[in-house]
Amino acid sequence: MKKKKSIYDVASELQVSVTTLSFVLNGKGQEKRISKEVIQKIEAYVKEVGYQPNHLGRSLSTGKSKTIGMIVGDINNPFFSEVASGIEKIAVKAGYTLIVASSNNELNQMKSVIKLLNDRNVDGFIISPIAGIEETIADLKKEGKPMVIYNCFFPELDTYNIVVDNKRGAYEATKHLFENGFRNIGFITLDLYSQNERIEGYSDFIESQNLSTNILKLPYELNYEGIIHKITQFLTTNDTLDSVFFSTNFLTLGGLKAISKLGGKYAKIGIVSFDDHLLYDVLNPGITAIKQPVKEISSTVINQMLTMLDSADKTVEPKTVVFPVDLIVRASSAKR
Amino acid sequence: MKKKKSIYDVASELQVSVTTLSFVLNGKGQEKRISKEVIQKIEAYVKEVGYQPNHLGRSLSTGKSKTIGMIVGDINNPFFSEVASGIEKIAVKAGYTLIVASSNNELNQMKSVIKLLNDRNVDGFIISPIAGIEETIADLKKEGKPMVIYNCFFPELDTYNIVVDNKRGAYEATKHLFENGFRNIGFITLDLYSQNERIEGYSDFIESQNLSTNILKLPYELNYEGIIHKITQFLTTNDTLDSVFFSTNFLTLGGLKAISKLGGKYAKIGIVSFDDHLLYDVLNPGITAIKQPVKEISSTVINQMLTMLDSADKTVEPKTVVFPVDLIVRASSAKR
DNA sequence: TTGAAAGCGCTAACAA
DNA sequence: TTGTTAGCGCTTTCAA
Repeated sequence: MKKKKSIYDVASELQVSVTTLSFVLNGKGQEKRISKEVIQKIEAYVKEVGYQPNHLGRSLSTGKSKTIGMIVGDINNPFFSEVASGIEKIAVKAGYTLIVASSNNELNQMKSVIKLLNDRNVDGFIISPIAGIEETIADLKKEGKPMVIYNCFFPELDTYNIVVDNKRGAYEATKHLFENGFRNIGFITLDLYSQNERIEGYSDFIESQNLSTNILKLPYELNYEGIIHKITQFLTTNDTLDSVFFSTNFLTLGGLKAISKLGGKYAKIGIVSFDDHLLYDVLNPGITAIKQPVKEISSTVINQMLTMLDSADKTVEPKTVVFPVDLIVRASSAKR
Repeated sequence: MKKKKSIYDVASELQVSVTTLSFVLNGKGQEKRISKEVIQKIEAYVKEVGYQPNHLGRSLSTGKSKTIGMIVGDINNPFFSEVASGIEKIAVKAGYTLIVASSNNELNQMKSVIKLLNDRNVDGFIISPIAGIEETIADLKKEGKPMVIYNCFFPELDTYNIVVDNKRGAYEATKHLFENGFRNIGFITLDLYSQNERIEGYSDFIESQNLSTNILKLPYELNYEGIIHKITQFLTTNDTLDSVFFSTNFLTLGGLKAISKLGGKYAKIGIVSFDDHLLYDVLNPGITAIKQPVKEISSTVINQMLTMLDSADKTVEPKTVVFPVDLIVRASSAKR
């Protein structure tokens, strides 16, 4: 393992001082009025020997790690993986490295993951929060590091939030089912903070029509088989339901499986899903879905983060950006 | 932003030397015969004030960053996201942070991402390679950092590889179609190094039966619409095909869409997909698939990496671990 | 059993 | 315009 050159090695080989070299390396050649020849000589040599400054040394010295920490609920969830990959691309272009860590929707894991990232001296945090993490986030905020919250947020915390209009989305989805003649609309969701607004949206519409709500709230840690089991139970004990609104992608998959296993009259149940999926279009019938603008979310999140990182004054005005969602109508919610 | 304590601050507050403190912090108290009382005093105080040693300082000093760099083809591909999340969990438990970077199957991006990770002083690399990256990998190997290759590998490079039996999987899938009466079996794949073994497996079986191969090799950068378009074209120009074997998940999705749009006799085409998917079970008919043992792959990869990281002698015997794959039979490949 | 101090690689204030 | 040097926070050798 050949030892890497340090800035001292290169400086002495070049017969310049480390300062000069450091300045040039950081593009401050002009600013510091280093002579053109020296700059050129340095750049040529650096390129030739492929010298690359050590990040750790630089970070230790500057106090900036050029790293952004991102917390997702679960990287296997297409929503999170798409947002993460969009963010990564832009972050890398801006010279930052993204560290993605999963909370698995567990409070303790989320806390430890935040600690991990903080110990790693990330320059900023991008967080999808869960219930109970308020205090940790408030503490983090006090430390003054840039922070962007996405997916859902705590109104009582003065953070910069980027979310979609979950409430309206859920409201519209429910309304859509209603307008297509469904009257006994069930809602299947997860016991997660991020789902609260969707529950509200659903309930609001149902109540506005003086219908009665019918909500199944599943523990988030349930696996696929568990979900299928619970949904099957729910459907059979509530066998007057004419339609179901699933509040996440994963639940929809489980629900579809449950419904297809039940068969019979259950096959006629109307379906809407929160979060679109490529396959929804392939299924027969196609699944009506609420689509989140993933690209916009990810680019807004990372651009805001980069802005915060740039601004000397890290105290950005707290703000909540709300993106609208789209209802993609397919056959699963068609009039019966 | 309250300034973080350094080891010096803590040492002076505790009235001990930094050496003593450092030893205790690194669990070398016993070994260095620090008195029990001092150890306890230190541990209690450290816990009380929540002091956490700065990673950067430590890394700079030890030369180990406790970071593992992982390169995936595309984090949105469920195969990669599942492997990555499995690896992350174990890595974190072992005190490592995982940085996942996407190559997007592009040579240049892969090179720059390897450079990025190397500049970041990752302690080890976990790489899903693509064609053309051989030399970069060979160079990296010379630097002596632990490295595990997964998904596919270069036989000519003496690396530690963890893959599935792509060739046999493809062979069995093709054979399965044949045994169910299909004779005109097409193969749709991507122009990617990782697909070569699958192509071989398919071709081997077809040729063993004196049938003729029919392969569509799509550019990997094609998007969903492009895939649908190309597959539609392929199916209509080869309209005697009675079945198709898709070599990745994403291609299958596109293929299903294409077939459902074509309708008519095309709806009867037999289908097998490489890589299983939750929804394959929900679709009607269910899609027969080759399932990779993702959990085993990820745990083997990370455990091997940790072993390499631990071993003083980094020159681990090159070896190729090959996992078998499972054929999950569903209705899409049933006898017609 | 503990302490002083050098050094990891880099930045930047200060001096020249 | 360039060089000297003191940190950044930690580990670890060597000395006491």
